[in-house]
Amino acid sequence: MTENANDPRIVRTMHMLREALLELMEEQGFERITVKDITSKAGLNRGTFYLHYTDKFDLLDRITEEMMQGLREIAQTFDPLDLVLHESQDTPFPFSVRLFEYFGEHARFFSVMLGPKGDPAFSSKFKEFMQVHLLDKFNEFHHSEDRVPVPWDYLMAYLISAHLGIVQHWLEQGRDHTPWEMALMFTRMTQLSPIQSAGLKK
Amino acid sequence: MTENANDPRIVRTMHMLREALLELMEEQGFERITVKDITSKAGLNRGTFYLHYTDKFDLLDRITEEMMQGLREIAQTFDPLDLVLHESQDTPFPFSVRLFEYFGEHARFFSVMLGPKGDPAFSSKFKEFMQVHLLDKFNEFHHSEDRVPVPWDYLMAYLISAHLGIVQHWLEQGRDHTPWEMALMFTRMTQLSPIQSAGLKK
DNA sequence: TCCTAAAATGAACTTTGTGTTGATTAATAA
DNA sequence: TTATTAATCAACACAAAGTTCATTTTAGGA
Repeated sequence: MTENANDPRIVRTMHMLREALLELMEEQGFERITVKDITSKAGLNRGTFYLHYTDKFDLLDRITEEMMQGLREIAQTFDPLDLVLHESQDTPFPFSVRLFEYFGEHARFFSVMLGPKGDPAFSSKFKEFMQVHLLDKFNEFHHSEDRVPVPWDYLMAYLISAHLGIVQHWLEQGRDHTPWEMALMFTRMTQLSPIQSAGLKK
Repeated sequence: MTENANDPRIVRTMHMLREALLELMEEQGFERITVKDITSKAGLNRGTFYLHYTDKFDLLDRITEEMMQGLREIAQTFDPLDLVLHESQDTPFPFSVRLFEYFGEHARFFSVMLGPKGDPAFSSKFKEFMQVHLLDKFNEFHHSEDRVPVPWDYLMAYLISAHLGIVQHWLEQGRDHTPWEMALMFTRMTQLSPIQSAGLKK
């Protein structure tokens, strides 16, 4: 591969290849895409692809890693203390708002990758991210009392998957709400039971 | 393709191909698998594969369709009235128990397909199944009052994804609880808020 | 402006997997 | 035992993957 110089030719080429891959994934899913497809959509020589990536998996991995890095940087600004401040007020965590803004900025990527044409390994990665950066910070509250209605690990799986589902639905719907509104939904659903969220019970 | 005779040779061959595909998916994911891999793992001639399936997608589709058919048959036994009977008693819906039993019987398939090496299109299919066969039956309760804490469609996405997450976690853990216990978790989590489920609040 | 390093191109080539065909062998069921 | 048909085997054309190398183009410093 290349030593990641800041040669504008390299930057431009890699950018075109990434864009081409994302467009093709939207059209036909990752599976059916060939390197030939990618380079011809990007208007580049097929050989050029191999100057930068070993194969289409490698290309996808690099894009993914970049996105995860962005998420990690946002996660660093997360302060569990926020939860205390916003607990009983009906306002979203500023941190959640920032996350949704990021999803919105990279909607093309996330909506493909988390959708039915995407990569389930990415969903796994994303769930692990939420577990490590967010939920694990609440372990202090969890004193394994044995007399708990639902085992801790199952509650985590439930919450993480539920929140992922919200993000997926938002992206599928073409982001029909603002990041602020979405983050508020997060907060409410965590504090209410599903039946209360539906407005069937106070 | 073949007229689906009950010739034992055909039955055996198709079974071996299906088993080989699942094993390979566990190892390397669907994407990297070739027809050559499948037949050589099954100990069959490559040409034999094409006597029964057009390509690896066809093979996966057939397996999937069979499993979805099984789910649909269970769904037919679902009676919303059960919910009323079991509402305030701390017991699982018999219907949910049956679902978990089915997942357990076909654990290899579901744990691969719903896992990180699986097919995201299958997760979508499964979510749609839950939506159509289960949640849509509660639309009667939903009189779009506008003053609801969370929009109906987002609540559905939340619940479906959350339940899928529970199933995934159960399969990943090697089914460390009985179907009865799992179904009970379902029931409780639907009735309690996440904070209550954690035992942090009554 | 010219010169040099290196990125992109184009063409040729080997390898690997796909999907098909036709002749042969083996298993099944009557 | 025999007729049927599934499975095997070898050969084929084809498409895409990767690799190689000579040539052209581009970027940026002297």
